[in-house]
Amino acid sequence: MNQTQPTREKILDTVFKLVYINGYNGTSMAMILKECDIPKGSLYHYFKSKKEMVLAVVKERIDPRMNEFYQLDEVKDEKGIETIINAILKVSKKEVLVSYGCPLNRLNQEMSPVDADFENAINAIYQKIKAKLEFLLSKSNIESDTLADHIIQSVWGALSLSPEQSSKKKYLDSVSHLTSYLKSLKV
Amino acid sequence: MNQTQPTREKILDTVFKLVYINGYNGTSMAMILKECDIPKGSLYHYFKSKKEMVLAVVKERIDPRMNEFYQLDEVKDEKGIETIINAILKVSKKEVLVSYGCPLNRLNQEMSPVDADFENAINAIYQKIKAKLEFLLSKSNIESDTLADHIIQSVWGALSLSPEQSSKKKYLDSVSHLTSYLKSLKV
DNA sequence: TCTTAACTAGACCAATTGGTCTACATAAAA
DNA sequence: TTTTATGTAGACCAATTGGTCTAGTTAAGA
Repeated sequence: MNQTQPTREKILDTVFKLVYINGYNGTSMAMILKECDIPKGSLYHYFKSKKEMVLAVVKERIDPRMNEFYQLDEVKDEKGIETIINAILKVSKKEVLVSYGCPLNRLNQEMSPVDADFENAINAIYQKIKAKLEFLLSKSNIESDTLADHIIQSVWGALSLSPEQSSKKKYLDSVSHLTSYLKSLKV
Repeated sequence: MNQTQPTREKILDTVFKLVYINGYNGTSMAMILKECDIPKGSLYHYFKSKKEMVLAVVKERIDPRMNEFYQLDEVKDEKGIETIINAILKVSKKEVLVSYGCPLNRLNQEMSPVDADFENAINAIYQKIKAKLEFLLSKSNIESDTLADHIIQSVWGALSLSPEQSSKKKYLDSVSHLTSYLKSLKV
């Protein structure tokens, strides 16, 4: 066939989008099949179950996305806290994220209480982000072992926001308090 | 019959608990019926649909709970920011809350993107909390119109926490940064 | 060319979904 | 006592759920 986008990749993209908006239980296989416009046989050729498929989305879509958003890879000039603040502010540029909250956080809230495999997969990503933040904080000689959690949680909170559909402005308003606090810490 | 607990109340309590843990789509009518140990006819006598039933839970269980948790009623000696800090710290005493995050926030994330009725019902509660916080902040002569959002979001974030099951200690660790920030604001 | 593996196609399935309907019991009001 | 509203009981229903299975198609390797 040699499609513009290989079937498996198309499935992952579609499932990411649908599950991001509708949640795991709110997304049926039928919805996915229809949106992808592929027959059932194809999908089950690539993934043996819904759960395995969404776990693949976590690893192959959400994980890279989180790295990108928090710019965990491209940090070479480690300035510590300035780098963190920069990353927080830059999140607002990625519009997808700001509309329905953090995809990882959403899936975490829905699935972790109820399924250990999801809990583990999500936690692995969380720990990676946390470790990077802690590394950057240490660059600024901040030794708090609870600050990294606080930063992630505040950002996630700012993204989930109030029930009215959130906006970039609201996100920036909210994290401005966080960045103020962070600036006050670098003595 | 004159049961110890009237049927309708029992249903609301059970649905609150099940939806809190499993989410709206993760909770089936069959689960509810089984947990309540009542026949289908009874349940549909009190509520005409699943959605209407869960909306009743929002109004009759989650709403009062939020008032209680954030102590929005019993605030007579308004000390402003001290009252807020106090309320934040006291949340850790209510153990139910700390295990799976804020019930309102959880339902919000799952349903608001997908159903306007839930979005409205949840938003109404959110605004009540926000208004109370703003009132208290004004008592301390803090005029920020974004701080109330930030407080709620940080608390919700601290409650949803990292994917590992959260604990009171972790909650307190995280909000300690928030309370530090708040204290720094009262000049 | 033949064979084998990768992939597409969709009919089919049992179980579960939310919801309806009728029959019956109970208690209060007349 | 009769009537009426309130509530219990669960069989039943169409639609949807996630998933299986077989048949066919395509492309690549021998």
